[in-house]
Amino acid sequence: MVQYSQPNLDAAFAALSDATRRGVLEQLGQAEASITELADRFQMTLTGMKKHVVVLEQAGLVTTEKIGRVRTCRLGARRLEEEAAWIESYRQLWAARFDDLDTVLEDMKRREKTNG
Amino acid sequence: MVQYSQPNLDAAFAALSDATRRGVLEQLGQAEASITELADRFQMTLTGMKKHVVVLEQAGLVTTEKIGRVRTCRLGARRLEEEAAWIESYRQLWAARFDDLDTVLEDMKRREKTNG
DNA sequence: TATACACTGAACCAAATGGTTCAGTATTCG
DNA sequence: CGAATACTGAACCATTTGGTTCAGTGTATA
Repeated sequence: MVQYSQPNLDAAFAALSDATRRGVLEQLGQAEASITELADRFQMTLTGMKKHVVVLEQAGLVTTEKIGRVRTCRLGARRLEEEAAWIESYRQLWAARFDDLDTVLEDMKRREKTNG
Repeated sequence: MVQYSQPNLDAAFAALSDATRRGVLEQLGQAEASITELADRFQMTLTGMKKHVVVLEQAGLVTTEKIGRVRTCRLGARRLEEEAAWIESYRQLWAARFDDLDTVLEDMKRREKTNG
């Protein structure tokens, strides 16, 4: 059984629970951006966007670097592996309780192949 | 491109951002339980646990049924499919930005097989 | 050098969160 | 019937959240 880091999961899921922050992550997946650009795109004050970026940064989902007067934001080191794993194992549990055995076994085989 | 329901994602991720609630889900994956049993197991007042259950219920992750004086909680209809999909597509984005092309392609092939 | 620009920090605000206690109501059991 | 059980709702509380404005600081530019 995998052991999950509760504080990490807490911070990551909380960071993902806001549509603006999910939007920022999707944006940064396309291209890096400054706080001003993000604030502009999500129709928010600079200060407001800064707070979201801080939340994402603390969750490890974003890193930032300030050069001159511009702070550039990029995707961070966290790749949501633990979170994906938690959700997948939950889905297994769910399936085991509600699906017929065939479906569960198929699912397990599929996962085995994927993980091997 | 898949379209995500922001309110659903908001509610589900917020529900998952609390360790107690994740614990309740894991518990209910093993066996259904009453509010009293859950409150007991997670060392919390009945009222406190009730609130968590309401949050999970509103996110669609738990359903409850009151028979006599006991309210029984079970896993709900929501199987975190959208949430898993969001995270997976994020992971793709992430990989595309940071990994070498081989890794990305391998990952895409893997996903194709899994989804087929 | 003066001005505009990008960000930052403090203060404030309303609403939500995560918990509690206390006072019920309804149900079961002896 | 009377007592114990299981939950419910209201009220309260401290903290966090998601946003704002306002007053800076530091950097680039005309």
